[in-house]
Amino acid sequence: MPFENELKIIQKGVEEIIPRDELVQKLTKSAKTGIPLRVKYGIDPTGYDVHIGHLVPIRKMRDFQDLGHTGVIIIGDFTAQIGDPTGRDESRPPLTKEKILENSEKYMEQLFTVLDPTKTEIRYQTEWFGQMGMSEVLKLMGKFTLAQFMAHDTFRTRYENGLPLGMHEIMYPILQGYDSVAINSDVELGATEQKFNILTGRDMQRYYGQEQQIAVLSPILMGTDGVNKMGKSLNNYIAVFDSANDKFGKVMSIPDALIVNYFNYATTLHPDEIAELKSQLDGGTNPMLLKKRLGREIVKLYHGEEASLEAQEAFEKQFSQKEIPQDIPEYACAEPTLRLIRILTDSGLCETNSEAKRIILQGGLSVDGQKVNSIDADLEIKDGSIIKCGKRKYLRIKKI
RNA sequence: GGAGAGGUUCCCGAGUGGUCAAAGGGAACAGACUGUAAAUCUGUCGUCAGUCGACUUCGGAGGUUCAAAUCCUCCCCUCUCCA
Repeated sequence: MPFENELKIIQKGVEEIIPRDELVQKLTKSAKTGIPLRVKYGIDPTGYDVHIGHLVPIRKMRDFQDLGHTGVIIIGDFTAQIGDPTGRDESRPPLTKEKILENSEKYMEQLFTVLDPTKTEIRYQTEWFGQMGMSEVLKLMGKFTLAQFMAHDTFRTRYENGLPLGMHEIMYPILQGYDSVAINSDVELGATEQKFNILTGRDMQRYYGQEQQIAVLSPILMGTDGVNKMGKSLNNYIAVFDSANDKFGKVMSIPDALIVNYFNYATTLHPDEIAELKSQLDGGTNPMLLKKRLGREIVKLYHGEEASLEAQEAFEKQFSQKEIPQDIPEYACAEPTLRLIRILTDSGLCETNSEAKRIILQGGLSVDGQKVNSIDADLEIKDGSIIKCGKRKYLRIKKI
């Protein structure tokens, strides 16, 4: 079978390819003509905190790049500039051009931890939507029917549950679909939840007489809680900007059931090796050991091998041997004594006095290993004293 | 444009004049247990204040009342049905 190796790589960790056989045709054509495939992925520059769930399709883009194809990142600056006019509590103010630019740059900085910059093209939606007139917009909208959109689960359930559904939200797939026409996309990457939008791109390309793109859909990465998909709102994510130690610690906190899943989608290990790890797990190996391996693999991708080993070491010292970590924030103070609560809020360890008192009352605070249980205790300022607040917050006192 | 239903603390969601800082669930946080796993148990979960005190909160602005999340007026927003 031709392209057997290519297909194996492309299929790894992918949930669905629509339609599969056309992908082979595309690969064949590309090989014959020497023209790389254009592989599209769109981002929304409303923020810039990228987590490893976002990177699942991005890793796929890298796979394509390694096979000689071109990655095209679409910056959805146009929709971001319009902002979200309705949306009850989600209405966000339109972003300024500067903000969009800043977000995009920070976003790309993180994507380039994975992507090959020499094979990446960055395109802004404004290039094609900025000039578009109303008649063109109407033409685009006229190609779809409301029934088509209501067949889509997210629209339908929101409608049926009486939740607000803005007109512009219905435009979303249309805009995203037209992006594919604008950049002449061969393949569009995304999580499975993007299926509808990506298929809309196929329709759009047909209307414009273009060859249709292939949808390559990645599974949605579960969050560290093991219950919901990884996302910012639930605080169950591992961010690219997290420190090596944080990444390692977050990996260690995932439920065991997620271990294989994470190996598959968040590391670059070979499928055979992952299968071997899985059989170890099934064979009764302590899941903790495999999780440590997982933590190392993930940290390694962003911080290098050495940092991954250090992160593991730091983790073991802090949590297995209950040692105090190396790099903890300092609090400088000139007074001989100071109210403990004040230090906690001043240093930012606690948000409010009430929170600080709560932690003390619940026995979560200690100074140099001595539990403190009085909320109006004063602290004698000694250089190098260590305050531990809750499970993982520390503060080092510095006398000045 | 008409008729109806709504907007409650991070989220969902009870609450129709005082006993409401506001039930219940989720999230979060702390403690116990651990492999910082999951599960479980206990506790906390507006702010300030060392208990019973004060202040701020229930879409917004006013008003009635000794007293309002709860009643009235106007405004903003969402949903449903009719046209």
